[in-house]
Amino acid sequence: MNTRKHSGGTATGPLKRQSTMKRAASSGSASERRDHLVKLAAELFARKGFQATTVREIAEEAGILSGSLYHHFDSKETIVDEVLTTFLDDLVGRYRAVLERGGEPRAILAEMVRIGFGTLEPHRAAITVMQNDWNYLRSLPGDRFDYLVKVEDEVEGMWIEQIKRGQAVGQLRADVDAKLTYRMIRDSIWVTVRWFKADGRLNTANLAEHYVTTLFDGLATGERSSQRT
Amino acid sequence: MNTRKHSGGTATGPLKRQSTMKRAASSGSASERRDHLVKLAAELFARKGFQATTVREIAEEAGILSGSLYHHFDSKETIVDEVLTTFLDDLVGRYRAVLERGGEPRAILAEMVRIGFGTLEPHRAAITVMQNDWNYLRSLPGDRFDYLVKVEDEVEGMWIEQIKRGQAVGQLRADVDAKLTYRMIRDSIWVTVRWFKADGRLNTANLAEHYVTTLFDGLATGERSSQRT
DNA sequence: GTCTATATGAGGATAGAC
DNA sequence: GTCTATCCTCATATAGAC
Repeated sequence: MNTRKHSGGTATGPLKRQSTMKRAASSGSASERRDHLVKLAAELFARKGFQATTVREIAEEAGILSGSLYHHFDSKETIVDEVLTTFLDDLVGRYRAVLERGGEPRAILAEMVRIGFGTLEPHRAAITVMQNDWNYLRSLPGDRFDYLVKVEDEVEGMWIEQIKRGQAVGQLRADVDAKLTYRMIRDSIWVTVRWFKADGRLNTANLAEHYVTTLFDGLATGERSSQRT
Repeated sequence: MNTRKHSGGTATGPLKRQSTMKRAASSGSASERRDHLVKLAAELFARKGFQATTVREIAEEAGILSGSLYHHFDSKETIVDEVLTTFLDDLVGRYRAVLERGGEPRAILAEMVRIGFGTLEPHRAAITVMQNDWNYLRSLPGDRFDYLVKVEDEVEGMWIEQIKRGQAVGQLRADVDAKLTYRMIRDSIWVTVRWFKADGRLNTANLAEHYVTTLFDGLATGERSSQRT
């Protein structure tokens, strides 16, 4: 539910509440401070896991004491909640934009792959937390993190629709399972956060192109065979 | 280091100690009990995460009290250690067997993919723990879990060698990065534990074939193009 | 908005009786 | 091999002063 200590205005939020929405141009000082704390926490969550990260560590990272954190957030859960919704709002927004532009399914799918890899750097910590702590957060009592599944379902729907369109128009082979294929793609992208480090020769853009190429054209050389090795 | 309370004979172990090794046919009662406890713990670790799982829960699952667990294991870490080594011993053993048989690189790679998917059911819990708690276990003080990286490196070497061989003999396209490709394959396989559930139409065998097909031949129909969509 | 001080509980682990 | 009882530490969260 993203319970904030300082509400700052109720807008009809994207996924649940605002989180990414900028507050009425109140010079944003309070909100910036809050966002900064969330970022620090996200890094710790990503590095050590949500549970292994203590509120004391988060506070220490920010140069304050743990008690002071509770002026900004009413619980540790609220912090991780905000980490995740910020990422998911951005992701879903990007997907929607691509789909609204329209186009051929194969091109759209390639674009969606690029979006995924494109979130790797700005949302590295959130994606890591999402993957490592998904089970745990979902297992918590209450419905606070139910939206994770809701968003996942919406995104899955977007992908599967394009894969099926691609198969219908003959751009994609019809003998693969759309849902299975989607999951493979999804996982291949996100799991990359585990090892991805941008350097001289590797960035998210060419990582995306590398993946798009092998995804559509495969690893093998020569003619395609439906024979199984 | 897999510190056991009941040693049972020092053998020159596979990865570190025995773990999978059967103890001198002592009717195996003590070892069976131990293995059973490890299995119960693994399920809990997989479901809730290593840290979120308490020794009290593990004991309760086994119908004993937490203090009694320490008759079998000297710490919670020892339990998860055993969960992981059991899996890794099995995995690496299978890889080595395939490589010893030899053959064409593409066929070997397909076989290695099948091995990966084949471990999904027998080692579901261990694989889940490995993925979710890798960072945390690696972050613990001491070198206890250093072997995780050691095994990972060994396995990576096996895969990359075959991919490069495949490229050298012209079975695999030469314009993809071997290491990048390996990581994509590896991740695609393991991450499957998150959602894989065998049912009437899906089992690990056809999941593997589905993946092998798209991996080698790609998703697209028609002629290959090096053009990027 | 931060600090001090502290409530309250849970966790891993131990010692020794049975 | 399990139980009882308990130690010790560290966690989240709160209350109220500054």
